[in-house]
Parts: sequence; structure tokens; C-alpha cells
Amino acid sequence: MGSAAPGDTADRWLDRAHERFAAEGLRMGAARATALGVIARDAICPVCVQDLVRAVRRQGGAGSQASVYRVVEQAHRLGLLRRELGPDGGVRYEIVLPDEGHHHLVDDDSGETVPFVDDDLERALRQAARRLGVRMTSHDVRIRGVRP
Amino acid sequence: MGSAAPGDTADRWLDRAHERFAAEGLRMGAARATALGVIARDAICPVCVQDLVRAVRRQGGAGSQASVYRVVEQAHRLGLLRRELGPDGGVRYEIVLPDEGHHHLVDDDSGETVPFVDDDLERALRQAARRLGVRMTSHDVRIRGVRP
DNA sequence: TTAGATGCAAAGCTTTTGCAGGATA
DNA sequence: TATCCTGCAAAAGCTTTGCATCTAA
Repeated sequence: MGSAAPGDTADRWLDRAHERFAAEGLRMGAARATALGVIARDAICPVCVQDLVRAVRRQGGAGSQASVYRVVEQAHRLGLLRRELGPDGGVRYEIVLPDEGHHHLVDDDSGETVPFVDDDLERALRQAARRLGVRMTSHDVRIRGVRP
Repeated sequence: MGSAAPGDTADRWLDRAHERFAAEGLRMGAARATALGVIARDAICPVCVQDLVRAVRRQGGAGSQASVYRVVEQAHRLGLLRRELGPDGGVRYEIVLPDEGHHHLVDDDSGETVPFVDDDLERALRQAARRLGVRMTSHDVRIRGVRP
């Protein structure tokens, strides 16, 4: 017990996304529902919008390029997606969960990103925020390094 | 004393840029020199490439859109420029100096990014890297928050 | 019923590229 | 002089938008 079930992250995000969209008074049409489902599944690691568009197309049902871009932008505005730059300079989106306490380790050789948890680092971030006089809403920590 | 003179950052960066380009065996033509000068002056805060292109044009001399994009990409590859996302989702570049040990605070309300230095946080990052078994080559820390 | 969602296709931007001619080391 | 750099213009992506048509609530 204590460890998350497979797909748990995706499911939790999808639930929260539906809640947030509803709370904003936005309707849930077929295209929007499909896009959110694909995002929940594929944007656990950063993805570009074009990949999401292709995934939606592969899915066969509703969802056009325009819809996907619109949903991604709305989800980002609602704080459901984080926008960042990929190694190639292109824009990537990644799902955000409210209780995230993890950081990223980027392998300089492979370019691969792996998440990790570090309580000391977490504490240092909180203290730094306090010293700066702000209430921290989220953080993005990326350590780049090479394996010896 | 101890504080930097005006234009000092730009000058130091420009010197270093010329050194690095020379060290790579790259030649210094008119367009490249102009672009580097404009970058040193304008990319102290994040700017988009199109702004640099316009600045180069205003300057009147050598330098085309293609040159500017090429110089920016080379400077980024040489570690002279940092690439990041602006609040509007567009790509921005900012000059990098070797002795930077700073982090970023992003104001959730305004989207504004301000740099800060925190030795404790710096230490926590080093220790986290050690625990992960990697040699840290650089880091990117972004604390998002709101002023109470 | 009605404001909002969707798809299509075109427009708008940013960024990259091919090539002929010019300049640097 | 042999490379390398430049500029032009076109191409290639990515993202946004207008609008007519549907549809969720």
C-alpha cells in the first residue's frame, strides 16, 4: 500500500480536468473529451501539440487539429498543463497535478528526463520562497548532469 | 566598489562570445559581429529572435534574418545563450555568463521572471545530484508563486 | 432554446534551407 | 586561395482564426 496504481496519475488528472472545465461552465463535447483523454494518457511526459493531434487522429473519433490546440490552450490556462521547451526548441506540454513534489533529472548525454523525489530539496525550495516573501504555488526544478 | 559598471555585463558577454567563436574556428564576418553586438545589448533580458532581427535592421549595416537566426543558434549551442519560453508561449533567448549561480522566481500574476541567489538551495541541489549519483553540469530552478 | 463547441480551410507567424556570390584567415 | 560566411527568397512547420454547422445543458 501507499504506492500508486498504474494509470492512477492519468485518471486523477482526467477527473480533475473534467471538474475544472465544468467549474468554468465549459461544455464537454466529443472533441474536447477525446483530447483530454489523449492528454491524460500521453502528456505524463512532455509532448508537443502535433503529437497529440496525431494521437487524436489515430483514435479515429472526434477531434480536429483546431480542437486539440484549443483544448491544450484552455487546459494550460486552467493550470492543468505546464508549458515548456523541448530539447529541440519546440513547445511541449505536460500534465500538472496539484500535489506534485517531484523534480527532474536530465541526462546530458541522452537528453532523457527522469523524475525524482527529494525531501531536502523540497524543503530548501519552501525556505527560499519564504525568504523571497512569496507563497509558492509550484516549482520546476531541473538538474542536468552526467553519470560518472 | 564591488558593484558592476553599466554595460559591464554586455561587454563581458561580448568578449567571451568573440573568444568562444574564435576558439571554435569560426570566422567573424560583418553580419555575425553585428548580431553578437545586438544580442549583448538587448538579450540581457529575454528577447525573441524577431526582436533581434528588427534591432539588427534598425542598426542599418550588415545582418539579415537568416544570419541572426544562425548566430543565435550557434551562440545557444556554445552555451552563450539560454533558451526559454516567454509568457506568450514564444521562444526567448537571454545571455548567459559563466559565474551565474542563480535561480528564477516567476510571479504567477504578472508572468514576470526575476532572478535570485540562494546558497542553501544551491547546496540542496548539489546534494540531491550526489544522491542521484550524477555530476551536476547545470540546473534550472523556477519557483512560481504569488505575493501575499 | 441558445450559448457554446466543432471542423475545415485559409491565413499568419516563426524558423529553416538551398544557393550563388562575397569575404575571412 | 580555400573555406567559410551572407543574403535572398522560398519552403516548411507550427499555431491561430473566421465562419458555417452542430450540440450539450
